[in-house]
Amino acid sequence: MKLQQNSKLTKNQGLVYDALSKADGPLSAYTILDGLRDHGIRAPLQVYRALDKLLEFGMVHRLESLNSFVVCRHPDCETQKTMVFAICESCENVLELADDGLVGQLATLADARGFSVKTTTIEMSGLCSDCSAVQP
Amino acid sequence: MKLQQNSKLTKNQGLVYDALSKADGPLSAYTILDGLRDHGIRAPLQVYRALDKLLEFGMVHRLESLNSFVVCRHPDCETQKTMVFAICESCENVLELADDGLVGQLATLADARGFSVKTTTIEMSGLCSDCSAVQP
DNA sequence: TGAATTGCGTTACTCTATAACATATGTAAT
DNA sequence: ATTACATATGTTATAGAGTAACGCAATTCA
Repeated sequence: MKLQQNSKLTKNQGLVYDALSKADGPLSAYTILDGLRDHGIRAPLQVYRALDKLLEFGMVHRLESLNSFVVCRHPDCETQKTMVFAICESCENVLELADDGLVGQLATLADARGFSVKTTTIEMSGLCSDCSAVQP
Repeated sequence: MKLQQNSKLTKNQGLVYDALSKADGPLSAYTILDGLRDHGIRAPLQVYRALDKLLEFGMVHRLESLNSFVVCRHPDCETQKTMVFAICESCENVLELADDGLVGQLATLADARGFSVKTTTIEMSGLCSDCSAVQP
């Protein structure tokens, strides 16, 4: 839960983080917005600004391929610069896998071409175990 | 260049492919649209439909983290299900790296959790060799 | 030559994200 | 406390990315 950081969140940051925490999958900024209208959130920017901070804190990840966001379910994300996401295209659940070895190999592959890596995005789409049992 | 497929392209598909080929980096659909207004392309859908086909043919890749598109510079992309992109955040040039080993490892990592992978997106952001020489 | 598929053109619309500007709130030093 | 500074907030308007739905044209291909 990363409570040490959670306690320092501002009102809007806390609202957005809680909304993402309660969701069982990724949420778009506008879905979050709709869910928080009763709490005084009225404009997209209020959500995006909170998300920017939460991303900076490492408490939330952005899924580029879905234009949406998930809370970090990984225990020590600060030390992990890169996550691997497995996104089920049937139920939209997201597995968050960490693998530093893989990230190191990617960096090596890039270094061989003189490219210095800052951030890495790895997103896999497919079927989670539950859904692949149903839809073979 | 993948001429065998190029020769089969329809008018709009050819226009979009040529526009991407001439660019030295990724283009958004709307940038392509603006560049093709003189050629009879007037609506976003005309571009998006062409892009869909080109993606299907494996002649174009989509960069999720930039919402934009590049031509495939890799010789035999049909046999490569997954590309690794290194995107320079300074000059916007894109290196296209192929590594089946890495993709296999990712699939193994996912399989261990019962997830069956269909597509994989790997995008690295950083500085290319030219730009990292200038901005240390 | 007709039927089926694929592509084209257009209008309107939804979803995603940011710019610009004014106000408020917290924080730290004097 | 009071000033000064950084950070967060609220609001309006707008830009950028992508799709739905409709009708028509062109191309296969039987």
